[in-house]
Amino acid sequence: MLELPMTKTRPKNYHHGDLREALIKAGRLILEEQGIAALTLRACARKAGVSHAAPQHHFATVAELLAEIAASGFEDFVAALDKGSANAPGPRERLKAMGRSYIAFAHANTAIYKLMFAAEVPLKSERLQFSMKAAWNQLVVAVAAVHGSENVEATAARVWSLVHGFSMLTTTRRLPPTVDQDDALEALLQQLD
Amino acid sequence: MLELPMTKTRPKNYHHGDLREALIKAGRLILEEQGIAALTLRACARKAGVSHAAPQHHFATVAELLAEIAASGFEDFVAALDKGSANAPGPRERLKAMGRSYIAFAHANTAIYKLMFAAEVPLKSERLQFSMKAAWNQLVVAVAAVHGSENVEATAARVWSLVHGFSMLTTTRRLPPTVDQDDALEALLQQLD
DNA sequence: GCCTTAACTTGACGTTGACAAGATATGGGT
DNA sequence: ACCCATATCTTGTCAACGTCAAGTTAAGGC
Repeated sequence: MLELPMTKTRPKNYHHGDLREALIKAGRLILEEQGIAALTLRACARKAGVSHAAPQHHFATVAELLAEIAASGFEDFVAALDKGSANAPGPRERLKAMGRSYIAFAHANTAIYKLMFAAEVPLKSERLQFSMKAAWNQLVVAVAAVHGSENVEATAARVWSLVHGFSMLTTTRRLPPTVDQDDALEALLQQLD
Repeated sequence: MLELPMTKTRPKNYHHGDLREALIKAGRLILEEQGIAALTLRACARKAGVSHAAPQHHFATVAELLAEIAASGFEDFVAALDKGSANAPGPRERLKAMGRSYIAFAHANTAIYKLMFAAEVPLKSERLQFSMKAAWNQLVVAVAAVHGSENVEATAARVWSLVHGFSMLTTTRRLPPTVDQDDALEALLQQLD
């Protein structure tokens, strides 16, 4: 065996340092660069520069990794909705701005958006539960500011259904091409208040 | 080579007869009996009693088979909505009944419902396009009977978004447990007219 | 400075989708 | 009635995947 020159080849980190987070970030990159089909445990491991079985110690199954990636998606999602509705003049405009931001996020980040709502990601992850709860709270607050605090949750569920349904149907191309999506979007946003 | 007795072992159907449809039916069975994870090409082939590569001739890829299964789902779906809203006293009640049937179908047939709207099923299948179009037309007619024929498609898209979003959020357990789903459903159905 | 233990590697197994090459039945043309 | 082109199915193979098991290396408490 030839001895490779001990140049700056980095001290062969047997221990990665923070492989867990690195795998999640690698997963997010793969997701937006190559789509959901390429998002495998082994691909994440490769991208993070570790062996194929290294993730095992941090994620018992692929599904667990997917859940963490989805959670990180929800975190960005909440931030985007916050930012997108920050300087709205009033509660109604704010809710509407959130709706627009929601749909914009779904279209700009299709892959992770679909993952966030995919049936196969398990909901046991603490981080996922926390970030989903944050998203829900964000919505409930905005809805309460418009509709008052009676029946808030039912109203929030209705609003979410409306916007989420539209996002899903459009991103998965389920609406016929004859439908003017901008028209539909406007018609839809009228029903938020 | 020993000659196996030519008993009633069924004339060794080298040719299946209608393998294509058999595979679709097998897929639907597997889907509801074992879930989406078990729905593989090879599993369908096994259930249909053919070799693992037999499907190749009828479906170039798994995705193509999934599309046909989804299409058969849409056919049942349209029938269910038709039946569920058949004897409604008026257009408004009919639209509301369709909404209820939609959500009922989603909950009673979660697996195939999710497949029908899954992003990974390609939309090129003629049968899928046809059955999806049928579902859309069904909705448009019902909406037009309530709202008139101006802006029908935008309104139909809004209605579909609302009901579909709710179905998705509930079947994938995205709504917090604090939400009373029956309340939310009623609040939601009020917005159909 | 040892030594338990967490983190990572290597190697393996069964399953999957897909491809290739061979076997077999079907049916139209004569 | 026969033949043969062709559609259909089988067998065998491949790489890639998720997961498990066993061995190797580094870290940190004592």
